Amino acid sequence: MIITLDFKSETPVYVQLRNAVVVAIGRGDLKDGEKLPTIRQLAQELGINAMTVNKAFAIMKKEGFITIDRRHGAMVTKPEGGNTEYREKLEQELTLVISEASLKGVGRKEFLDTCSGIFAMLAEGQRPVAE
Amino acid sequence: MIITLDFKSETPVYVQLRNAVVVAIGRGDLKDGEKLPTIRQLAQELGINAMTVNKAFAIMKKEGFITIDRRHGAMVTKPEGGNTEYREKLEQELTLVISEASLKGVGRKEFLDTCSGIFAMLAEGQRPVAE
DNA sequence: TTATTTGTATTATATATTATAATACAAATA
DNA sequence: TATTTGTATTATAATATATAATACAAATAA
Repeated sequence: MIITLDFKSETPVYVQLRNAVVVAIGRGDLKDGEKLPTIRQLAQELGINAMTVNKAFAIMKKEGFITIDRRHGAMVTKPEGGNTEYREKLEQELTLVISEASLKGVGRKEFLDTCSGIFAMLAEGQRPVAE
Repeated sequence: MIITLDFKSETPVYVQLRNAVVVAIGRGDLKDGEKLPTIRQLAQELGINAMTVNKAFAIMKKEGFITIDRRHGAMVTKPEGGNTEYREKLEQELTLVISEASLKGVGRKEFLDTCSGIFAMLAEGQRPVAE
């Protein structure tokens, strides 16, 4: 698991870590069912405190991206579908992003094409195990 | 200018204010060239400290969404186009949002339709002054 | 002119967030 | 039994956030 942290960033380390793992799952670098390193291992690899890793893991657990049990550690999981609460949050977030974008001169077409490109990029890593 | 702040939110007040103004511009509730309230006025309206408003204004000024001079106060402005730096930031942000979305069961089509809908919603408020 | 208002800056203070450190514990594993 | 796991607690330090009280030059309004 290759995760790079920017300690000069204003984004908290535990958020950076959470985001990196979510994108890694999205990209297929981490497959469904795959085990994550232990909290202490990951903390050592990244050179950060175990409690910081724990915080990121606790969030992802709550969000449904991973499951944790004491026997098998953390494991990538598909979140439950039909999440209205999430969809509302997504619409709010997109309203902000799209407002910024259109003011910055990124029009509808360019924006949608960019999104399509990202979906295509992510889909490449999501093919079954046969590669 | 109707802006509601959530003091229980974990999003800092100055970020909430900045986001609200950006969306208001995006929605056309604030038109290009329109004057914003003074920092002290807005602070009083919202029941927050003037320095907090100042921080939000300073950020938007830096981002190019508003211009400020001592004579006319703050004024909505169209940012300069051709911003490669912004476009890179946008792609990164969208990669995270789309990773989350697809893991939460929001597929390409639903996502793009949602974006299209938001663009359409924003465009309604962007017609010239003739209404 | 004078008085007021503007954005901006500074200093101080209080609180919250972030990150680390040092432990501790029950559950599970080897 | 000894070790490792996730989890929890406490303490500490640094940073971020928000408010408060001023101050100042530039511009405006009287």
